[in-house]
Amino acid sequence: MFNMEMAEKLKLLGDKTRLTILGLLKDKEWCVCDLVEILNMSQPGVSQHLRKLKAQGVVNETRRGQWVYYSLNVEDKPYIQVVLNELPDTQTLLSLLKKNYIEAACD
Amino acid sequence: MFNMEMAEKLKLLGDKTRLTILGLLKDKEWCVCDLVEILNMSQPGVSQHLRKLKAQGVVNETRRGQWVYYSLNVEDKPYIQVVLNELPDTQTLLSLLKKNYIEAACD
DNA sequence: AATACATATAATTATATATTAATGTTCATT
DNA sequence: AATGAACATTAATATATAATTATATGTATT
Repeated sequence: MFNMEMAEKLKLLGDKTRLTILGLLKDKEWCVCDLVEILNMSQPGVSQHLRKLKAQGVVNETRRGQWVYYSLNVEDKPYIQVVLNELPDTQTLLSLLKKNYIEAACD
Repeated sequence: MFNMEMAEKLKLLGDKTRLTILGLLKDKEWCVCDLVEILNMSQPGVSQHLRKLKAQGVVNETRRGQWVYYSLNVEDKPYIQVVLNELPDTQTLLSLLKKNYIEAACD
């Protein structure tokens, strides 16, 4: 049905974790284990989100030895680029995540 | 938390019905009863979606007599404008919806 | 003030999505 | 080929979102 594909794509972006992953990937590619550590969540959880992002072609997957690296694939997706522009860059993101992690650990 | 507001906004747009409503509003304002008929769904259902759109400031509400009219409010929201540009215009939307309605009625 | 119509809100049910735990697969190392 | 590490997939559960029904509010008309 009409508007369905667009809704699916936006739903994909309408998730805090996935936005954070995309924000991180703006800067460089990351392997799953990196993301697990940075996001401080379970490996299957991260994999699920990556799977969805990949299913809609927003990220690329590259196996290199033991590791699987993910990178952005948004050259042909203007409306996603616009969203990414609004996201904090990797450095900001990393320090925010760290801060957040520390706060959570203090509870 | 960071990325949360953005995720909320995108989640708002990640719904077929709401996208269709926004597509219709691109052309002109509509009252709730119009939308109920056009979308062929329950009035409370439409009201719920409009409430969410209004809560995030994407639409304006104006009461005129017995009727409440909704209109777009996206001048200051570039990333929403980009999405709206991708949506079919009102005429296309209306004929698609009509077609869809007829097909559904034939089942 | 009684009625009718347009809309909103509340409560319920149905459905979709996210999270977690358990298991399977692939690759590297020995 | 056996072990360990990185990742994927599956299944189970929890949570969030959507749709519906029932009910309430608000406005216009008589």
